[in-house]
Amino acid sequence: MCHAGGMRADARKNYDHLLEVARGIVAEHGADASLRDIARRAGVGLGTLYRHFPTREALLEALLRSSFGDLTARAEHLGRSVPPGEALLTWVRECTRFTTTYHGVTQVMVAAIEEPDSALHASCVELRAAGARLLSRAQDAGAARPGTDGTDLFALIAGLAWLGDQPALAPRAEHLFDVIAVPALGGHDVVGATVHADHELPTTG
Amino acid sequence: MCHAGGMRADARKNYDHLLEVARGIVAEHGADASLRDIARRAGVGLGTLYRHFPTREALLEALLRSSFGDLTARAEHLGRSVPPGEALLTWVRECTRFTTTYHGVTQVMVAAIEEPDSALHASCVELRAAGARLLSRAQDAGAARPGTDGTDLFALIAGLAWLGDQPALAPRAEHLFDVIAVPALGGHDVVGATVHADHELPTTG
DNA sequence: CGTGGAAACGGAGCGGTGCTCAGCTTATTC
DNA sequence: GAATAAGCTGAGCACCGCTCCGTTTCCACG
Repeated sequence: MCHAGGMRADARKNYDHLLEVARGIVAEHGADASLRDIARRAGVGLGTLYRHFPTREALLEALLRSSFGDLTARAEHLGRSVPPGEALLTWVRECTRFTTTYHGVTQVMVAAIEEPDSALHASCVELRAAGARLLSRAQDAGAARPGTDGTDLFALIAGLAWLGDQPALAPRAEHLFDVIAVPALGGHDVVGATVHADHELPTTG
Repeated sequence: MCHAGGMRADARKNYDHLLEVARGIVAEHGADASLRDIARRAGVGLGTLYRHFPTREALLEALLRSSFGDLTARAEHLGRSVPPGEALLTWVRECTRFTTTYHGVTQVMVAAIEEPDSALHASCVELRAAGARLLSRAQDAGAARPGTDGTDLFALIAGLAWLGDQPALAPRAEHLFDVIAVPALGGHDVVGATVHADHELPTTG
């Protein structure tokens, strides 16, 4: 990135501090937190914030970069170590859970994914691709419905994440996952049995 | 309503005109359109707008009231004239389609449904109840999955509506409906066949 | 008809937002 | 130590939601 190498010492210090402060404020107030507030609490002029993060999305990208990397790495790990259907469902669940960290981040993500100029574009595309790999692997194994692609999966995750962001629905997030995501993704028979063996034991035993 | 009877002639005129102008601007700019803009274009002081609609939600409620009434009436009509599973799916589809009229209205609705003081609360609760009736009828007929209630249905509709509100995903709205809503609502085996001819339950061979 | 008074109106004003830019300060380099 | 490029600041602009009070307008009653 442009902020890696040739940066004046004081600038780098401000950059890091700004990011640290932003992390807290965005976690508390959501993705549309006041940028003035962030600059103020960081003890820095507003112009300084804009110098380092020319747009709000650039700031969010810096905040989310590592988490997004973690999620794509997690997808690859699950894809290697867990049965396809379970890997897919687990990953989707983890993605939706993650978004609860920063309110309103889902909206920004879906806006960014088909806006190549967005600072978040690359990360979101990468995330979608990681999901698509898990999905197609699960489809090949008969553990996920055919006829869906990475964008569908991305939309599903975004929708669930958005629901979890609504105060009125957040308590039901887990239940909504079971009601919406599991049937949408589930293979022909493995719907309930794949991930949650503890929910209810059918009369097979 | 308070705006039905004893209203001065000029006030009523302003009220109606404001509503008409608001309808256009909200349709164009979404639920968080500038209230100043609405007042300005209506040729009316900002205070006048606030007099008639003390909060943004009050304005939206006035805008949406008749449509909400139409949707609940539609639910009852479908419930009487169409097989349970088809009635449910058709109604859900119509609900999600409707929200495309005003961008961002979904967010306001889910915020209002558990906020009794909101001007939109009553309408949303009524809508949820109408959906719940369709749902439980479909469940009784075996044309919808058990284990879901009116709030789940409301969340499903809201999620789909929100997805349809995102420019990047709007083109896929129909497909996402098939991928998400149909499996989530569908009966045990009739997933694909639910929409058009499900009332026969062909799996009993 | 007036006309008094209640109802409605208007819009300046307050505190907030995102974002820009001209002028100033400071780190770095020679 | 000076030159210079990089970085910093915050006033300023246009907008937002919302309030509040002086002014205008309607309308019912006399």
